[in-house]
Amino acid sequence: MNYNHREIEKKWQKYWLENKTFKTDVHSDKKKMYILDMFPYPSGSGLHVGHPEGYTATDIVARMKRMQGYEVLHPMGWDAFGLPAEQYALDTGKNPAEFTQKNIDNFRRQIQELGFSYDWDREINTTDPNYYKWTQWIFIKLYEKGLAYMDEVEVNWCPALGTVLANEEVIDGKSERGGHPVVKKPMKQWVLKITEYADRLLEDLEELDWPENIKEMQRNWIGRSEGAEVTFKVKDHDESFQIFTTRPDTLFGATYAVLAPEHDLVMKIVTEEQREAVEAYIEEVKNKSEIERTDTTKEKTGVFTGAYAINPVNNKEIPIWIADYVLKTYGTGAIMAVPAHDQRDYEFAKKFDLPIVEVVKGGDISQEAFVGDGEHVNSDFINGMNNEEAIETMINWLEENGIGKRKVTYKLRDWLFSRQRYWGEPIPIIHWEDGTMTTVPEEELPLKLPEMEEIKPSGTGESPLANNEAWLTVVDPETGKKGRRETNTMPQWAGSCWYYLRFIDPHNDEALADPELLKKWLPVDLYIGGAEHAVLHLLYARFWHKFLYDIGVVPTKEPFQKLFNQGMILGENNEKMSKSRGNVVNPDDIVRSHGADTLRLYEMFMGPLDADVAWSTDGLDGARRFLDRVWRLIIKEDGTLSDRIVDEPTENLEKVYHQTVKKVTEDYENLHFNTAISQMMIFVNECYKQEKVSKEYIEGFVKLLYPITPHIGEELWQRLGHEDTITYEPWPTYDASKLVEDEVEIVIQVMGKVRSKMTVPRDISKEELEEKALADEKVKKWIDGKTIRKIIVVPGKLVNIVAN
RNA sequence: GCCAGCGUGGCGGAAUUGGCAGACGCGCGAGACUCAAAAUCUCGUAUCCUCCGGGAUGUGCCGGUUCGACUCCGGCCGCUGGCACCA
Repeated sequence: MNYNHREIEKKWQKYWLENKTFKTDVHSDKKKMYILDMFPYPSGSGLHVGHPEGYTATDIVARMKRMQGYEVLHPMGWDAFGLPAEQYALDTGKNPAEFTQKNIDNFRRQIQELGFSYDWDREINTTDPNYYKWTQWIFIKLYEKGLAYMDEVEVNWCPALGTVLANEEVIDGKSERGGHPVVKKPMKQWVLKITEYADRLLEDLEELDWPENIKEMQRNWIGRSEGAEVTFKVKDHDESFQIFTTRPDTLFGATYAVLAPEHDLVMKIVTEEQREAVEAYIEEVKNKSEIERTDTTKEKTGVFTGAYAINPVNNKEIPIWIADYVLKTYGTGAIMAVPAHDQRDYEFAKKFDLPIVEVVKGGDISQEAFVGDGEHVNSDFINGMNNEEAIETMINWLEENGIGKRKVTYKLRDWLFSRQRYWGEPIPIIHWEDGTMTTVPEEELPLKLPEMEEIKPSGTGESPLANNEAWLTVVDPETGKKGRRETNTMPQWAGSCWYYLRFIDPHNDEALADPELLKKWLPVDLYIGGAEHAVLHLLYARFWHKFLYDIGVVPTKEPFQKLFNQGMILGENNEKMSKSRGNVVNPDDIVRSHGADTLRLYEMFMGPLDADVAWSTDGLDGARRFLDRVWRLIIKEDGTLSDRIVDEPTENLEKVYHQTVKKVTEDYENLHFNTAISQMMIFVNECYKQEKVSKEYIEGFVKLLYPITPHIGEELWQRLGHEDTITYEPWPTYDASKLVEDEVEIVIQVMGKVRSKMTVPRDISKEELEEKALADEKVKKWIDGKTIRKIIVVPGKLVNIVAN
């Protein structure tokens, strides 16, 4: 008889909820273990089969750790602000809160039906005023420390979404969500000074147990580069400009300078003859899309300004051009061009017939720019030096002469933090009629989102909150001064920047969390989620965490000690699952047909956790077949215990049992669930070959299986005669001495090819082993008539005879 | 273009201080049980050759180091992810 998953799963889910089996005692004396999932955005379409992959992985570790005697914190919550709810509200005019609540309820049901061991008393929701009160509080602290400021910036305005997007949310000139066109537009916006933390965000990556590729992505994103800033004077003007270069050693080869078309200086220095051409070019660039501008394959364009700069190292006059390959937003927005040693400058110089002067030997500058290391020439006091020495010497010279200085720049920009949306945390700022602005007093937090009859665009580019006069207007009770509330709200990332802190102390009214508890529970020991959050969420959360560390709120420099990214589950046709492709698998269907345990087991068995693997219905059936096989091994047709299970020891299974305990324990620890499962299959296969299996081994096996398939685990544990949940039973241990065999099989190779095998005592000497190998009949055949040149003996493994 | 990762049977995948390639599962084949089928249990299953003892080949391709290479080194090809005129 196969087991009835519907009955059993429901039974244990009810038991766990009613008994609060997974409630965390944060004050416990046990060793702590904080195991976290990236909390989901509760979308209207519900969970898809990708979600349970990461959730199952953390659940397995959490359940094992509880059995190993740890106090485990394993919570779940909802990242519930977000664009889909906003758009739903705009479409229907309804309050997104209701819609969001419905989605959350559905997500919670689905997650509970999968049997994850969350402490539901710690559930949090970023849209709950009691939660976002503290999101707003953190914003106020950032503002007080000068890390949140307003700036007129060229922003990515998305007319279709009616909002501004961060650079990271724009992909190929289109919005990440929805794929709508995005244009540049100057607007007054809130910005967070993440650049102030660039170096620390970079350096502290070293200490983290994260996948190397994610660290690398963050490093690239931060994009630190060392070089020098050099001042160039403009001829016949009382003006100068700074350039940034990583190759100050090539200053003698600078034959022209280029300003970004948007550079402030351009209109001041342009000559009358060139004015028209320059203005036309600026206009042209403005109308170019982001994609066009950043297309590296296109030909270089640019216009001469008519003005000249003085190269400070040799006082030569060099022409100043403008070109769109120089970006206003990087470095100083101006460069010195060294065509002989920079490919972009080379292309530009070739096109506009500008001089090319070699200053580093080693390439052929009639063919291409030479960017390698070499001896410097035509360079006065750095002639003869190589790159490194020349760079150092030049920077020192620039500093001594007050012309330039050592400088580090970053690709990372400050974080554009405001959104013109209703469905987000209100930014707690009041703009007063006298032009000043203040934060909302802390005791007035949370500044709640007003309930609105109808949510519709303001028409001014402001958020729908601008329509709500009552909420908008503030009067200072003391002075009678009038003010207007900030209508921008925070981006979705805000709530997810610190939720892992709130889980530690979710109901605290006095502080975002009790400092003592933060001290005890930070950092997160294991954090699992999708790789799509490699830069954005993880970088922003690290930034906030470091800020909170600086103001003494959190005790650690980093939030997430160990990070792992689960892979994607693809459709059966090997393509990404999507409604339009019609290859989406709904977990609800699988829970009904095969059971949650089967789904969990299958997803863990598909392959390594970080791999992208295609869904397979046959594979799913196979997972269920294994669970049925386990069930039948232990339970008879009539529901009682199998006669196979005996109280006395069964020595035949001793070795494989201890091997299984060892391998499964180690594999769980390393998140190698697929190989742990295959080891358990081997154990079950062995049990089927035996007439008797000791109860001790079966109970140990049930404990090993339980973290992956907890419902069947609990049920079998109960049927084995236990009253309490298996959750806090001690984890099985293995005896290493049971793993070593007295006899080992040795491979005998002749010329590196396996020709024979033999079984010998484990501690046999090298000499004896060699002798035995040479005496082997099959080996004799292969070495007959040949001269033995050499014999390699690896004790316990092999003998290789070299003969010809 | 740059950076990172990957490439193993019909399929998902195992195997790393260099030491039996293909564990485990799927699929497929055979047998047992059955009136029969399903389910279940057992066995087989990289490719080619074979006198059925065995032999040869094989981890993307080419070359190298080594007694011995999926593993290390050099060069190439392909795929995936990230970044991209970043000075």
